[in-house]
Amino acid sequence: MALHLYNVRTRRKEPFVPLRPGRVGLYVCGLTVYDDTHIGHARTYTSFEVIRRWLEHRVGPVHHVQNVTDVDDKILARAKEKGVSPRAHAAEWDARCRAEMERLGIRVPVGADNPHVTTSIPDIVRFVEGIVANGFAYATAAGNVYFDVPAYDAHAAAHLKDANGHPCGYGSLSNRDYKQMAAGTRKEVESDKRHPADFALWKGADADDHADANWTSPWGRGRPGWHIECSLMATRALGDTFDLHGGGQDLIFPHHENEIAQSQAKTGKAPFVQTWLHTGFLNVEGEKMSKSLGNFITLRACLDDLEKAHGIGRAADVLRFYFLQTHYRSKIDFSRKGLDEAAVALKRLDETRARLHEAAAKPSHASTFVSATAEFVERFESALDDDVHTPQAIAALFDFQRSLNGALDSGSLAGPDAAHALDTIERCGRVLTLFQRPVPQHGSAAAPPALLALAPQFAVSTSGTSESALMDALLAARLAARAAKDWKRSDAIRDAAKSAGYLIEDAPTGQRWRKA
RNA sequence: GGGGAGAUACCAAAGCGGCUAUGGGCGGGACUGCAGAUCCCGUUUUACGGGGGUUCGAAUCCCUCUCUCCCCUCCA
Repeated sequence: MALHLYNVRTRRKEPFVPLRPGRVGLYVCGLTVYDDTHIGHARTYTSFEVIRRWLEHRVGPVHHVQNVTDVDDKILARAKEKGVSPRAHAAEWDARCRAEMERLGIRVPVGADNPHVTTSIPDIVRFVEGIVANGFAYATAAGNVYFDVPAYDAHAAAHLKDANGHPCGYGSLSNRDYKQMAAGTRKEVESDKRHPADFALWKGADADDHADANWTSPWGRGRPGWHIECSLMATRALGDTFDLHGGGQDLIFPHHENEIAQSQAKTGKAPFVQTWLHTGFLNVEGEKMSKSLGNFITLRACLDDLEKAHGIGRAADVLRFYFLQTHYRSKIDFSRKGLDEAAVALKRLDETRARLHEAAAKPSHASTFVSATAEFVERFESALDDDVHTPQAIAALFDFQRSLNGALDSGSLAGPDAAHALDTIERCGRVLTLFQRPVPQHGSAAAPPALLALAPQFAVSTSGTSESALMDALLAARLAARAAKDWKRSDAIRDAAKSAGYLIEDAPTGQRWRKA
């Protein structure tokens, strides 16, 4: 099966065909940087991390562009409270949010592929000028520039359709009619808009606005509206029409709807984006996260918490794996219990990797494991081809794991077959952001003092001071004790090793050890 | 009021007309001197929110009712 993606624009699953063969253009809406990034953001960007990886594997190089909104009402308000400049405030949180995302193991684009509003002002002004020149926006006496929704919609309904005849007018993404919406909730008290559905492309500055967040323009001093930056940045980097645009579900309206309108009003081309991808929401205790409800969980706090419970090296892996057990379009009801369960499952996966690594070093017997491995790969790939179905891919991984463990138990999987199986699950797992760290190697690391102390304690001689030298010696001593049915000494060695952080297990194929 | 998503066993979560999903928990068995790991079985003879219907056959399609969440204001 070829790769299929659910296209929100057409509301159906479609085969993914890039505009330029073998290359993909992907724009993902980035963060507004004014405060801590939270686990909802983490879910969204984890989803796109995997989507990008699968596209790289299946299609080719992905040009991933992700903006940073560093001018915005909330940034201005927060900076004012703290008495700092808006740009300084934004720069601080930009760096902090990026650091947290990287801690999560998410690749955030850099440089030109991570455009900021503050460094794109001249291009944004020209973009707005273009929309005005095309007759789809108007300036007001207050120095605001608004997008003219009725004018654009009339034009779009008549002229803008995609290659399949699918309409691309205002409301075509979010499936709503601005004429009906206008009659509803929104009552602009002191707006100089012509129509309630019109939205700001450029906001004229107030007298008390910080000079740091104002720029000169043909309409006087001011700053860009919220949506315009993405239109400019996406088309500037990826062209007037490109493959994929993504973000959280909450951005469908108004942000993405307006982004489409602006872009198509400027370029005259439709569709602006072939395929729209939206990630499901992350709720906590059944409800959307919000500070007023007190269920707001920052990424920092979540990772800190996981580090305490599962170790520094594991926290980010656990969180990403937890997210990926649910399909990217489904909602997640976040729970600590779910996180701990994910940690257990992940540990088993790592344990199987370690066992395969050991088995690979042993002489091989004739086995049929190559075909079992190929079957797994096929199942894994068709899962991800089906709209990046990570839960199905993970189920395939666990089924494969069970058969691997069975074969390892019986000793029938060893040598090149084991190496091949290990290589396969690691290659597949990496698409899911798993197994970013190598299998814990048995041996080379220096033994900690607690372990070194065991050699004299049990009167064994060692061939060195590495972990493996110590453990080999202890295992040999224990084997001798067991042969003599000296269970007391055998258990004492096992218990002492455990206290030092090393678990000894008696498997059907002999003793094995691993770090706790 | 308008738009959308959903309700699956103890919990999480796939499946979207016939084929044991999967993970966690709990219980049992095999292996073992013990422990752990692993594998097997059970928890699931109606697991599919309630009630109708279509069909040889429905968790899956249709109708209807109940409930939940999201968007329509800033939001990933």
